[in-house]
Amino acid sequence: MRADAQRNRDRIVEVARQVFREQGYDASLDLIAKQAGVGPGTLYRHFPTRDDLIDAVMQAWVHHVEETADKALAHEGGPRERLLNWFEEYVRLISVHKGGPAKITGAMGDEASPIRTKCQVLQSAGGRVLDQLRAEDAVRDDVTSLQVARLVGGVATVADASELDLEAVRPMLEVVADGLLK
Amino acid sequence: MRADAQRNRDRIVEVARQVFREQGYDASLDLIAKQAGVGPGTLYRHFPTRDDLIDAVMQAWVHHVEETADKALAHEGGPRERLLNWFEEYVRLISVHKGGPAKITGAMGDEASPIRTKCQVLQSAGGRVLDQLRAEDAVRDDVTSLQVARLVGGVATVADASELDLEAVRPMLEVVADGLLK
DNA sequence: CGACAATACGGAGACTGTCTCCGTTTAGCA
DNA sequence: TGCTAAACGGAGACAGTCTCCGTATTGTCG
Repeated sequence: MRADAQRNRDRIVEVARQVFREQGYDASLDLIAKQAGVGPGTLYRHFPTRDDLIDAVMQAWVHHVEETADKALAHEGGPRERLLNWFEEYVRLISVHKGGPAKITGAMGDEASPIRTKCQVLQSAGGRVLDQLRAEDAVRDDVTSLQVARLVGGVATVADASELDLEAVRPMLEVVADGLLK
Repeated sequence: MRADAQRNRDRIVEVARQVFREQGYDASLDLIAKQAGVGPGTLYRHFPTRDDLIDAVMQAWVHHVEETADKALAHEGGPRERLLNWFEEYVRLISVHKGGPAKITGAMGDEASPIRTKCQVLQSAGGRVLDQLRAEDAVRDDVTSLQVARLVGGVATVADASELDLEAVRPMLEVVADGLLK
């Protein structure tokens, strides 16, 4: 890629991250282009769809997911507490941008989605936590990590749409956790 | 209301119901107006926001909700089966239109939403089923009917977005049910 | 019945966001 | 330094939302 192209691409992603944070994932793309000092054509050449741009914005966030899963695995306490802790972190992770939970959870399991790699990272991070609990024979084994991601993602989606805080979300996560534990 | 106004209003609702069913809740309102043979101004005078129109479209559906809850109460089988049966019916009820689960579940508990009455009907229908199970001391009592509506609505929202069929939804509903039962 | 408010209609058009096309510019290489 | 492939960017087509206001219709009252 030519140096100027790289420069523009980086600036677009940077601006997009900020605008998405302020206005949610349905912010105007032309506005992002303008703020980045490029024409709409340039933005759309780099990112043909909104999801492609979102995917780029999420790039940095992947490491954060891995780290959070590591912490959840090392978390002290019983299985229920560890599972709940991960669920809360999961909700937090996918709720950084308004509309994020719906976007991410909707793309979960969709092989054709532009953000599929991000979903896979999330899903496998959750899978690791789940595997740990399974090794202790603490959770039922007829449920896949995809299903768990969808369940918790569903809670996060509702919380995002209804603007609930984590405190209001906790009891719902408890129900899911208790339904999952043996 | 003037007779011609009533006539137009009825026609708009009828057309909207059909278009929403075919295209989902984000169909073009101007198109609905055109198909109903009225100008956009007329549509927007009757229904200032999209949600107001959706609310009108849902009017007939209210009785169906009540009926379904009655059936669920009379359903034979143990608590788990009855609860699951209601959950499945609930998902079916709010999934008649694409985008419906998100719309309805997002408005749940929002006193200012134009579709609040519909949400209340749903919530109280679910409350009746829950109360029956509570009377049998079958479900935990630290969870409100609003929280249950959000949990199941969250599952429905994800299923709608990912185009999952009821068969794929069932295991997730089982987790929620098991987390709820004592 | 006929006229006159009051009520309702409808469509032109302003506005916003998406996305493309293509003439112009620029980077990087030879 | 000159050339070419790559990249730019903005005008503008298109679609959806929503409003304004001149026009038409309704229903009532003398």
